[in-house]
Amino acid sequence: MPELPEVENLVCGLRPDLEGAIVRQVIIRWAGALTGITAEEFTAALVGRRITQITRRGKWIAIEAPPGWLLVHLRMTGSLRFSPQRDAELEADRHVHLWFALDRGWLYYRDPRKFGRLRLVPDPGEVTAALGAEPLDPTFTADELAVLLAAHRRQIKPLLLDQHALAGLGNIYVDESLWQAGIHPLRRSHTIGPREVHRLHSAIVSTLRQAVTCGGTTVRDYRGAHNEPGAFQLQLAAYGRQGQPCPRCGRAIERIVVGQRGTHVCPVCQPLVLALDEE
DNA sequence: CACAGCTCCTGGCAGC
DNA sequence: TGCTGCCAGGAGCTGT
Repeated sequence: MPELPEVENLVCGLRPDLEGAIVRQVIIRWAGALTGITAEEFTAALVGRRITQITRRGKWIAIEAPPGWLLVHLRMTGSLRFSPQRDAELEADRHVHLWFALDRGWLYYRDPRKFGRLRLVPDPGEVTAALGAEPLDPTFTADELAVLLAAHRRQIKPLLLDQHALAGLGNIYVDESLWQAGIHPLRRSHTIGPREVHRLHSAIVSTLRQAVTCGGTTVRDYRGAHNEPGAFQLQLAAYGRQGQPCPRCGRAIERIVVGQRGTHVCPVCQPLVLALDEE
């Protein structure tokens, strides 16, 4: 699943390939990947445009091609792959739904589960304005997290997954961050004390930074811009490790369901009882 | 406001 | 071996 670290790696990997490139042709095989625009309009709008920059906001990939922006959300299994040459194998792949012929290569969009979406907008703020804080932005402090948690009475895990609250975390990094901070995913956000908030803030930031450094997490589908897998899956402590020993205490990691999401928790390190000094 | 439930999809897997 | 049927899961949406 592409979450913040995977999207960050993808964007950094694509940047030298895409910035300055001119779109020569757009081939659309499945228009269902497009939001709010027909295949014909999409193609007509993009052909001839020059890509001036590619950035990330939350899990969104934002590609500026004046006078507008191409926004891509990979959801579960989407991927973008750049190739300097035409790739006949990718073009024969039934999961490759569209691609761009650029003046200097080819950019392929692949998505086996067809959850991902592409849209064309005059201003990316139209989509990204509603997103919460960027966890790796210096302005995201423990104090800001404290304000966020105090403003809600929700279970902490669904709150951290809510892109309007915080942008970029998905199932993997929420489970890892809560494990690292020693906080149970069912805890109500407003009951989480100051020391725990600091631990959670550090956990989110360090987990994401480390995952970015590792090239992301490849559990199943994720690949970078040049088809390279990530390596953070080797460092997962909780996610997907049900039945295996907690790296901190040795107790078996359990799998529960929180907010209809598979959730991985250490029953010892992430107790549901509230700490005495924080309540 | 919080949250359950539904939708979109199909590969992968369990069960037979 | 091959079939059926279930499930995961990000986000937008509706209903309570």
